[in-house]
Parts: sequence; structure tokens; C-alpha cells
Amino acid sequence: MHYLESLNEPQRQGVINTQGPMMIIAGAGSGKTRVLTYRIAYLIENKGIDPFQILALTFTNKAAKEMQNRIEAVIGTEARNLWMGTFHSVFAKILRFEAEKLGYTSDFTIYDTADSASLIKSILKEKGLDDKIYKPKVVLHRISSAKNSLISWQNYIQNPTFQSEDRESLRPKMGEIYRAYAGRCFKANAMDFDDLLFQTNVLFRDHLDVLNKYQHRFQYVMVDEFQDTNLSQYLITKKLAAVHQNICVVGDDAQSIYAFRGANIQNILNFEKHYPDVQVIKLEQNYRSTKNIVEVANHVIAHNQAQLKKNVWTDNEEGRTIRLIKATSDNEEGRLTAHAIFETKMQEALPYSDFAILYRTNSQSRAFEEALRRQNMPYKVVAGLSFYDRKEVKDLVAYLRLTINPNDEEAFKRIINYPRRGIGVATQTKIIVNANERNISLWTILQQSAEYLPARSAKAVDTFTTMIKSFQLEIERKDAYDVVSYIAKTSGLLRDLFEDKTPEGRARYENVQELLNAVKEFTDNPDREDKSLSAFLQEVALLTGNDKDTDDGDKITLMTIHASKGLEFKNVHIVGLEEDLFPSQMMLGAREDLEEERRLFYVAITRAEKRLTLSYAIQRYRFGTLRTCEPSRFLDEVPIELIETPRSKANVQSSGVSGIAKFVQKQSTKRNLRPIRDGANKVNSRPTPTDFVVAQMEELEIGQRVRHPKFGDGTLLKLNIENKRATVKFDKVGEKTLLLNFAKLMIIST
DNA sequence: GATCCGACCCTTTTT
DNA sequence: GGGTCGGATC
Repeated sequence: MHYLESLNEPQRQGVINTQGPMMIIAGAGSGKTRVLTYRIAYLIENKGIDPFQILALTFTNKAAKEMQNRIEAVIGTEARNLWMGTFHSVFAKILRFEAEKLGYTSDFTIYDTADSASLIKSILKEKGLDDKIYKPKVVLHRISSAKNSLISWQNYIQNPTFQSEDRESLRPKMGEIYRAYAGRCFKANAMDFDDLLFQTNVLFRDHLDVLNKYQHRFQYVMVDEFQDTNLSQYLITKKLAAVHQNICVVGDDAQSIYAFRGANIQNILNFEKHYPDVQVIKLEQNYRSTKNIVEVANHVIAHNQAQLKKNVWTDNEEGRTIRLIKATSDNEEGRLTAHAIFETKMQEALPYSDFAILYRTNSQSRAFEEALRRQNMPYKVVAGLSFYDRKEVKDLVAYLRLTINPNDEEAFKRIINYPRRGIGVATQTKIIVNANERNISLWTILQQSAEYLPARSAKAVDTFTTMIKSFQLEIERKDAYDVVSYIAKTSGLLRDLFEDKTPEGRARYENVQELLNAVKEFTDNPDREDKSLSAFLQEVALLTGNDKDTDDGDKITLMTIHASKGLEFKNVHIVGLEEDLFPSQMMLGAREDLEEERRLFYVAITRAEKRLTLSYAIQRYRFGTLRTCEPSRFLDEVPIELIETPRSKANVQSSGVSGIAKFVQKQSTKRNLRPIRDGANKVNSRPTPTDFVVAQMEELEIGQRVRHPKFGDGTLLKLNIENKRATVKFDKVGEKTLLLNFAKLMIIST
């Protein structure tokens, strides 16, 4: 109970009012995870509720894990019995348990986006449709939106609105593709990401006994990041909470940034209508950021029309003003950012892990990575390719998938001819078309290859099926790790990779070894109940690039703003603030879209605790060519009086630039004697906790003892004032010549 | 059926 | 700038 004292009043109310529907509107940095954590702990410790009667849903594995750990810290290992996880993982588990009721087996495969796209491509080809018109991405998105709105292919085909929309966009066969896609997934005993939610709805709709079971099991339902739920997710939670009515949702409409994937902000805006007796609690005190940062965030979000009223405030110090960096190019933006980070790090003696660079699109990371690498500053890029997205890993996983579920068409396509078995595309197509036209399962067709394939191909296919059968036998005899190593060897995959002696080939080989380690870890984990290979695959399918523990040392974090949600950093750089990039050019159409971009900016701003830096470039490489950019309209929404003097140089620029650029010029003429990296005054007026300070050129003397952040301590040998170079003999790494502009040497005080 | 090379598309965000 | 796909060639 001690923890109740650490909460403010609204937080406390959120914890102790456990009965009935509740909506907690939690401003950024207002301690919503604390409330959710303590609420669950309170239910268990104070109300005597069994952990397995509590369902807590999050959007990312990371958030789920984090909350699990925090609850465990309060109430101990009992927390492991909670039903806690992402929507997708929790309902995948339930679906797996109830699969037969829907005509699937419990070993169903989860198709990732690449599998889905590949299946769409196959269907287009078979139907002779042009993939320039029916772009797989567009088709997939349309199917995905339909599923998230609980529209089955049957509903879709009968719906006149969709039909006319599709005719207008010259894609009249869309419904037919949806039908074929759904049919093929089912036949392959596979569900895509959207199916995990869609089919859960079907399950609860058509099997009231099942719904009843879970309604009674989950006495308390909690949803984190509620603003990101789509209709499909919302209905699941509503149904589950229908009996006990103990539903608690936590969210912030200002941080809704997933509309593009079906999230419906109306779910949170209308929650009070759906639950008339709901208690609404607002958490408005921000504990994370300085007054200046909170004010900027409030100013920016005020430009949006659709929002719940709330007044985020903070008791924290006023803090520094917002820094604005203007760069001539994307590469210079990288350099200036690296530079600014280094300077702040040195002045304030901070670890690299206190810094984050946030951008709109993954492709922007390149310029920053190059600049950081050049200056030997450690960083990590969160995102991009997940470990499980690598080709060689996917290949081995495909073998596992096909072994567990031999009707998995996408796994089949991936490995039937890898490593080479002389079964080419023509043969593959024959197999798949036969299976579909005769409505026989893929696995049955594979076993009858002689009936419809020429002898040579049939023989090759037989060898393959015999091999898969042998894998299936292994599963019954050995534990998951032994089976996977056996499969990696017997399939020839490991040998194929081993023979590739290039550095990339070696890396691929090691990645496969790494997958083997992951299996071992999975099976060795004493907390895990289900250690089957099938369970491993289910888990792997729902992992993303952000889930890996990358707590490896002191590094600057680079990631998209989307990926940064829920995190915080002392120093945040929001980069690429240019029209058409942020806000993205694809979002300039509708007001709602632009407002989502603005919420994204809001999320980015509110990640910062102490210091916020915004930057933009005047020119940048996009689509392979150099393009001129305009500063983002969002910059105009930042109050001018909160912006610090920008970098003084490079204000000569072309006309036709809007508000902020003029402002940049005006400001710089006023106070341009203080460029960003002139740290001398700040250092003197603001002593750092350490006993040394960043060296100014004029303070250096030959023979002096100096310290370099990477090379350690050394003695200054030579000093070249003109080209700003110093030669230092380091104790550990020997002699180095350093550019003083970059390599900030520090004089060791004696 | 495999391999290589050039043309063409694209870059928003993710479970 | 870079990844994918399809066509031409062996």
C-alpha cells in the first residue's frame, strides 16, 4: 500500500476506483504506466483478485514486458499469471486454443506482411491482373482496412459503396481478390495480423459459449494506449467486459498516431457515450519535461480541432529554450546534430544514452549514422529490419513452419527450391494451381506429385516431401532445439550458407546460429509452459524490430517518432522538419491527416525531458535527386519567444521561404554572436560535475595532460593553430592528430 | 531452369 | 540511391 502515497490525487483515484468502466485521459509524461501498474497491483493485493482474472492489453511487446516487470517489482512473481500482452499475442493464444471451432488447427501459421504481399502477388498472377493497377500494397491495405472494420469478403462483395469505389479507382476485382486471399489463407491454415483480431471477433460472435468463458475469466480488462485501438480491437474489449463491466482504458487522444492502420480516435472520443456511467480521470501533471517543453507541446497541439480538453502542466523547472538548427543539406544536418550532441554531452557530462534523434521516416537515418560514425560517436538504430526479417532467418523459419503446418503455402514457396532442388517456378505454379483448382490441400497434392507432374519433377518433389515428413517425425522425438538444428543441417540450408565465404555469407551463417540460440533460450526458459516448436513460431511471428533488448551500452538512439512513443530522453533532436517530409506529403490532403501528423510532432516533443532541438535542411536527397525544401509549417506553431538563437552562419538563402525562415534571419541578426557550439561562456557559468572542462583552443599548451572521450588520457605534443589540429600522444592508443573542432579535448585539472 | 543485368518503382508510419 | 522484378542468355 506504500505506493499509494507516491501518487497525486487523480493518479490515486485511478488506482483505487476499481469497479465499473473507467477512462483515464493521460497527458504525456503524466505517469499513466504507474497508474496502470499500481491499479493492477492494487487489485491483486488489496482486492484479492487472482492475476489470471485480469487481462491487460498493450500495443507493443515492449510495453507489455515493461509493465510486467514493474508489477512484478511490486507484487512478486505472482504477476506472471496475469494475462498481459499485445492484442495480437493474447488473442493469437486464445485463437490457438479455440482454433478447431473456426476450422483451423491449433498449429495455424501467422502470415507476416511479406507473406501477405507474396500471396496477393500470386493471386494477381493467377487471375491475370495487372499489378501496376492492383498494386499489392494498395490491395493489401484495402483488405486490411476491411478486416479492421470487421467487413468479411462476403460483406465486401455485397456492399455497393465498396463496389462503386473500386470501379471508380479502376480496380473492380478488388472484392474478388479479397475473397481469393481469404480463401487461400484459410486453406493454408494461416492467419495474417488482421485475422488475429478479425477471427477473434468471429469466434466471440459465433461461439457464445466461448465468449462466455472468457467474459467470466476476465473480471478486469485494461487497455493501454486506447487511442490506438481500431474497431476490431475495440469490439473485442467491449465484448469481454460486457459481463463485469470492469473496463479501464488509458490513453491520450493527443498521441493517436496510428489512424493509418485503422486506429479510430473516435473510440476514445466516444467512450463516454458507450459507457454512460464511466468515471473519467484526467492526469494532467507532467513529471517528465521542463516548463518550456510542455508549453511548446501545448502550443502545437492547440492547432488541432478534434481533441478532448485537457490542460497539461508541470511543476518542473523552466529549463532551456528550444534550439533550432538550420542546415544547408541533409548531410550537414547530420554533422550539426552530431556536433550539438557532442557538445552538450561534454558540457553537461552526460552519457550518450541521454540523447535521441527522432525522424519521420526510416530513410532519414543515413545522414546521421554517417556523421556519428565519422566522429566515433556510438549509436544504435532502432527499427528497420528485425532479426526475423533477414532472408536466411526467414528461410529457416519457413522450414519450421512447413514442418508444423505443411499447408503453409508461403513457407512452401520460400523453400521448395532453396537450397536448389531443380524445382523451378513452373513446377511450383503447377503444384499450387492444382491444389487450388481441385480444392485439395497443398500437402495432399505434394504427396501425389506423380499424378500431375512429369517424372523428373515428381521425383524431386517426392524427395522434398520425404524430407519434410522426416522432420515431422523428429518433432515427436526431440526437443525443439535439437529439431531445429537437425532441420538446419538436413535441409542443406546450413551447408549452403557455410559454403559462402564472403563476409556477408559468414554473417548469414551466424544469423542462423543465432536463431538456434534463440530456440535454445526459448526451450530453456523455466517460466515457459508451452515449449513446443509451434509455440516458438507463434511468438516469433509477432516479434518486431523494436522488441529486441538493445540495452547494450552507452549509445545515442536513432529511431522514427512512431517507435519513440512511450519513451523519454533527456535530450531530443527532432530532425527533418520540412514541408512534404514532416508533415509528410501524403498527409497534406485531409484535415484529419494533417492533424495526425501534428499529433506525431506532439509525441516527438513530449519525449524530451530537459532539452529539445529542432532541425531542418534546405536541401535534401530524395527520390535520388537533390531537392530544395521549405521549413515545416509546424515550426511556425512553436512560440517564437521559446526559440533559442539559432546557428549564425548560413543564413544567406533564396527567397520564397516562409515564416520561420524569415524569423531565423531576424533572430540571427539580433543575437548572432553566439553560435551554438561556442560553449566557453556556458561552461564557465555552469560548472560541470566533473573536474575538467572542454578545452578552448587558446587554453591549450604543449606538454599539457588532456583527455579524449574515446582515446582516453594523453599528452599534447603539437598544436597547429591555423588548421586547428592537435597532435596528442595517448597513453593507451599512441599518437593521433585530431581536429579540434570535432575532437573535443579536455584539459585535466590538476 | 539458373544467372545476370538493366529498367523501374519507390519511401510514411507497424502488430 | 537502392531494392525488386522481369527479360535475355547460357
